[in-house]
Parts: sequence; structure tokens; C-alpha cells
Amino acid sequence: MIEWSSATIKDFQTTLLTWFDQEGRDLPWRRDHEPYHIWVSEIMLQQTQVQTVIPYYERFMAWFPTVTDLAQAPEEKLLKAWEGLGYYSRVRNMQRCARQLLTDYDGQWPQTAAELTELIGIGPYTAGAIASIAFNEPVPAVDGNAFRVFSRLLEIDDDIAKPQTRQVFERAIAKIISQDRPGDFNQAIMDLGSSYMTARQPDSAHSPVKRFNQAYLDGKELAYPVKTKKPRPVPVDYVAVMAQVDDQWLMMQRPSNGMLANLWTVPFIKVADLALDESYTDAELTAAVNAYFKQEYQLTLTSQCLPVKPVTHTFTHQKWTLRLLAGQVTTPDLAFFPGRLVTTDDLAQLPTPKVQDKVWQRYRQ
DNA sequence: TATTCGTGGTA
DNA sequence: TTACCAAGAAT
Repeated sequence: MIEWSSATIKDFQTTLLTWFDQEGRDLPWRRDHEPYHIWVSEIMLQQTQVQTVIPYYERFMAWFPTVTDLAQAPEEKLLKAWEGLGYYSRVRNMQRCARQLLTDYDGQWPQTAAELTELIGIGPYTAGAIASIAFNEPVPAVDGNAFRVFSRLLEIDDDIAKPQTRQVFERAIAKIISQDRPGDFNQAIMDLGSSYMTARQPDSAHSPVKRFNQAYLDGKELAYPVKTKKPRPVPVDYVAVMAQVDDQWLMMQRPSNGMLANLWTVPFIKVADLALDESYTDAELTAAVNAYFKQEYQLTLTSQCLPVKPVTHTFTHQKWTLRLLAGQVTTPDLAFFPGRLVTTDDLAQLPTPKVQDKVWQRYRQ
């Protein structure tokens, strides 16, 4: 890791901010510095690309124009606003944060990163982003872009997958960040990271800061950032049960914690939870599922396997394979079932994950 | 500290 | 298909 002189730091700031003034992206959440707007955009942008976020952001602001609107919204509408974005706890935590603001902060945003970190769902990055952009506090906002950009500029060799590495970057950036325009500085780093200093195909030869880019000057740009690999997704087998009562579908709401919390699907049953041997026939599978419905939900299901290819869906850490079953439920009493019956027309009202879309698609094919 | 939280895109 | 990346936080 190299150190910059104060003259180099000043030179870098001027170069970066001049470029940002001319080439910075025009994005919906950059029209003003309202903390609510900055906050919503930053939460959406966590692990999510700008292009994906833009339409979600516009709709979110139309549905929930203020913190109060967000605090008062029914959860089903919240999840519908987030449907397809992933990491759904983000939006549930946003509502908790909105209520926290109204009850504990009299509706007034705290204006420092240290205080913002105390709010639910706001970690070190988001706190730095809001504090610098909305309140002009000169603090780093260390996201994936900052890790990548500064690891290359300064040849920082620490493994960014390790939590303790964050403070290495925060200390380095704290020395370099513009005291006058910290929000623009942080956003310029993000724009740099998504244009000239990308992960796979950087174009540093044309970058406005190429003369500051030590890794590029040394011809080893792609060696940065240093990051250990993550384990492969673990395979998990499910059955997805398309169960009907007359013309209505049996829809299940997932538990309020864990994956896809509170979202709606047809009943997904982990094959490992069924009383089955290592190898089993279709008949044994449907019998086990029917028995499971009786035992867990007090429902009488008559199902059969569908002759279609199983649906596969890969999450960050799990790879699901879902076999499709279809059937009827007779004399339903839903007292023991965590869900409800829904007509085909009303299915779209429920917030569902992408894997449910794939299941419907395969069912209809 | 390491794991758990989605989805879309690219090579 | 597989691997990896994209404005991370909670536990």
C-alpha cells in the first residue's frame, strides 16, 4: 500500500471532482439531497445495479413519498414494491427504520454517520453515504466500488472479504476525501468504479485518474481488489405443490424469518422433511407429500407428479431443485395452514419471489 | 468472524 | 453450466 503526499491528494481531489462535474451520471436520486431520497436509493443499491434500481426507485417514491407514508404502509404493499429486487429484509428493515425515526427521533434524521449507524438497516457504508451526500459530513462511504477503486489506486493488498479490512480502507480514504465536497467525492468514486475502473474490463487507459492508479501503472490492475472466493451454493431439493380447491389456488406465506421471509408461494416442501429413502418413485413421493399435508396442515391432498423438467433456482448460497406436483384439496379447513386460497385473478396481488414465477411458467408449459 | 440473506448480467 | 460481480447489513 502506497501513501500519497498532501499535494498528490489535492491534485487527485481536483481531478476527480472536475471529472465528476462534467461526466457524473444524472440519476433520479441525485436531483436533490433529501435524506429520504438518498436513503431509499442507497438501500436499493445494496448489491444491486443502478440499471435495475431506477424503475423500482421511481415507483417506490410514487407509492411512498415520505417517511410517514413508508412507516404506515401495509407490509404486503411494501413487499410488492420490492418484488424482484431480492434481499427482502431490506425493505422490512426500512419500515422499521422509518418507524424508529418517527418515534425515537421526532421525525428528524440524525446528521452524522455515527448516529445514522444506530438506525435499523443502516450499516457503515450506508451511514457514510447518507452523512456525506445529504449532510456534507466528510466521511468515507466504502462500498464495492470504493474497495475496488482505492485498492487499485493505492495497491492495498488486504482481503476485502474480511470484515476487519473495512477500517484499512476507511482510514486511507479519510486522508484523501474532499472536506468541501465529501458527497460528490464519494459519488465520483462510485461513478469511476462503474465506468473506467470496473471489475472485469477496466478502461484505465482513458480514466481521468489513470496517473494516480498505481496498479494500472504497474500493469497489475486485475489483481485488485484481493478477495477470497465464496463456497458454491449447496443443492437443496423441494417439491412445489400446485393445489386447488375448485378454481382457487392454495398459496402459502413463508415464515417471517429466513429466506424469502413473508413472501408468498405455492406450498414448497423440502424433500428432506419427507419420510423418504434415498431413492424413491413418483408414487412414493406423492404419497409422502399427501401424508405431509395431512400431518402438518390437517388437509386432505390428492396429488400427482407432473411430467415436466424440475425448476432450478440458484441463490447466493443455495441451489434449489423443485419437482412439480399438482392436486386437489378436499373439505379444506385452513386453520392449520399458513396461507389462504386465492383466485387466479388475485394471484398477482401477492408478493412472490422469482422462483415462484419459474414454477408457474413450468406448470403452464 | 463467518454465514445468511436475491436477482440479473456477463464471460 | 459455472463463476463471479453489482452503491451491504444482520446475526
